[in-house]
Amino acid sequence: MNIFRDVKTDLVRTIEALIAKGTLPEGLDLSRITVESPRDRAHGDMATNAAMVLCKPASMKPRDLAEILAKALPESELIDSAEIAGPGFINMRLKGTVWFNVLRGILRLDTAYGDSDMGTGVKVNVEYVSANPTGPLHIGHARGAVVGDALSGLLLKAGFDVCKEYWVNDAGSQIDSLGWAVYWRYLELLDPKAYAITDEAAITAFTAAMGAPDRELEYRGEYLIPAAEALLEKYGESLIKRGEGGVVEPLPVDQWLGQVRLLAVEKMLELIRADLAVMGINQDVFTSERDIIQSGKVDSVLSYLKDRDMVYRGILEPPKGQKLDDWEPREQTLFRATQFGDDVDRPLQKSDGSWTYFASDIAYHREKYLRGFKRQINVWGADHGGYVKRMQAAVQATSQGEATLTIKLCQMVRLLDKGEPMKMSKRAGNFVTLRDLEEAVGKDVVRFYLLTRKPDAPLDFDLTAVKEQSRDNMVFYVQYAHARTHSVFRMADEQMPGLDVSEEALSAADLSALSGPAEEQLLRLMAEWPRIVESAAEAEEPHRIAYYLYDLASNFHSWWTQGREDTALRVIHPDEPEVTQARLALVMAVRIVIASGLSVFGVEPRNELN
RNA sequence: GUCCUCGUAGCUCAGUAGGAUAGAGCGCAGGAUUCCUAAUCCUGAGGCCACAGGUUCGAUUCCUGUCGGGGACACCA
Repeated sequence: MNIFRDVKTDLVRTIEALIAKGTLPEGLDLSRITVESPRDRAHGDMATNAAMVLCKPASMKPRDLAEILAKALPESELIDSAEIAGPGFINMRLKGTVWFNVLRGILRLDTAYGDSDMGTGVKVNVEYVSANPTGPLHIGHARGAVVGDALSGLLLKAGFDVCKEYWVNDAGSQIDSLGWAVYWRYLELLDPKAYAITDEAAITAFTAAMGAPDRELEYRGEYLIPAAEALLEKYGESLIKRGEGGVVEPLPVDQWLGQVRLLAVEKMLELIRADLAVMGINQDVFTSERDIIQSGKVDSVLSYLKDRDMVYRGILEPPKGQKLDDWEPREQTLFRATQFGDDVDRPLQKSDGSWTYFASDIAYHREKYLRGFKRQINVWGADHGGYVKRMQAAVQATSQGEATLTIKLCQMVRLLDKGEPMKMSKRAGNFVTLRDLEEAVGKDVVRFYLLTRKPDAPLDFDLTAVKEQSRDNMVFYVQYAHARTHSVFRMADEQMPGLDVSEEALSAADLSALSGPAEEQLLRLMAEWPRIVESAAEAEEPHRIAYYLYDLASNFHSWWTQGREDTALRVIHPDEPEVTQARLALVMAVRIVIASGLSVFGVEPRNELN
């Protein structure tokens, strides 16, 4: 149900009838016609630009054309009257019953109201989070996680066939680092004195003895201990040897790193999935980079590219604007990214012959294309901005231009408390985790708040402010409106026990009690909901939903408060059950639309606040 | 140096698949509470939509350039 679409259909039908009669010429392009609510209420219920869009091909003056249309329109089902304004806008008034039918439609559809079929049959892949499996998720991951999830929810509501996906980078050098760190923790478990995590000298001696003097222990958080314990449980002491007097001694690297890496990644992924679950995020597919490489998909995508002459051996220029002391010319396998709009060609192999991350990423994206996803969306942190063009180039190159990749870059979140920035250091292991954040303010607050700004603008997350119960906190304000709808029903039940408030009764009520300006305003706004869903989905911008809900909440609070000043405007009138039912129908519709919107965000509507 | 991104009220930000008089919150100045949740609402002041060109019936929105803030720039992911 989408009233804007209905009116446009009406309008188009009218124009077609005029063409058939010969009043208007044939061959007009009707696709640019829009129907929307005018900014100023006094202009009527809906406005269209039809006359202005069509005047040129029809070779008429806009106002003349508008006059013809305005005269013909009132014959339609929905439109009551039409008049011309400004340069050629046609302002239309709808029949009074139209809005009431919208309201009944909302009650009938419940939270399915706003569902669209714009995406029917279109497969979309949304990849988000994709954090390295080296530790728990922290606040830096939170925004991408929430934005990706809400975007998926939005596309789902718009009817798309959505696959939510996580790309697991379990093959790079960061996984080696993880392996080293977990192995150290394992040694620590066996001999806490000799292998203390705080003992820098011992760590240095250890890495030197292992033949990796440059190696540092990059990861030191306590979250590694359970992984080390799992290692101990699975392998016992088989990854070390006992020296004289039972002294714990490490084995050579090649005798433990492989096993440690594997188990460590498994444990870290468990951790991450649990973190995501706490935030209400459950992705459909986790694709492993190791699997992609081991199954030969990188090799095959490389020969695909070679066959099309998109790969060559060459030497890159040194990057400008940034001093690199250790830069030296190197011959590498390069992808011709410049053919697809990138700034330079990009390396696919490291100097030791192993694949770069980019190479496996190409294979992965081609894999998604082969699974049928011609529309792919990735949600990344803004620090990956330099990676966008090459990835899009690669997707284009490996799908004959059939697949499109759009990338949503999320800017930084600054964590504050009472306006003061909070310091954190990942290295020391005391960064703020996603779980900390959830425990501090709750999943729904985190989710909603991170969606109150467009992702490409930086965002301040103030632990105190997000819990504040005032109008400048969108999360609270919207939830309050929803809770208020419940409170009205509770009150109605107290004051008018036995009043039938079933959907049937509310729909059947005489809705003429809802013809005041504030009620009309609310109905109009709610009629826009399906449009909002479609335009937000089209733009891939979930934050628009937040602003819409805020607007709706504002109108609802305002309408509700009228009853304080004029008791005739209250919802509940014990001696007038018909009026009460009509107004309760409106309250119910507001509740439904808010709940429908919050469900896109994966946020639970609150029935009361305390 | 190149690329990306942002620039809208004192502050924090919406809006723009091109549309009529550009919106909200905070802050500021006032007002509403024996009453369905005042955790709210109402009124007011506050703007060359960074700047300059271009496209058109029409540009805050699209294009080009300038200025300013942020980010990214081999063999890390």
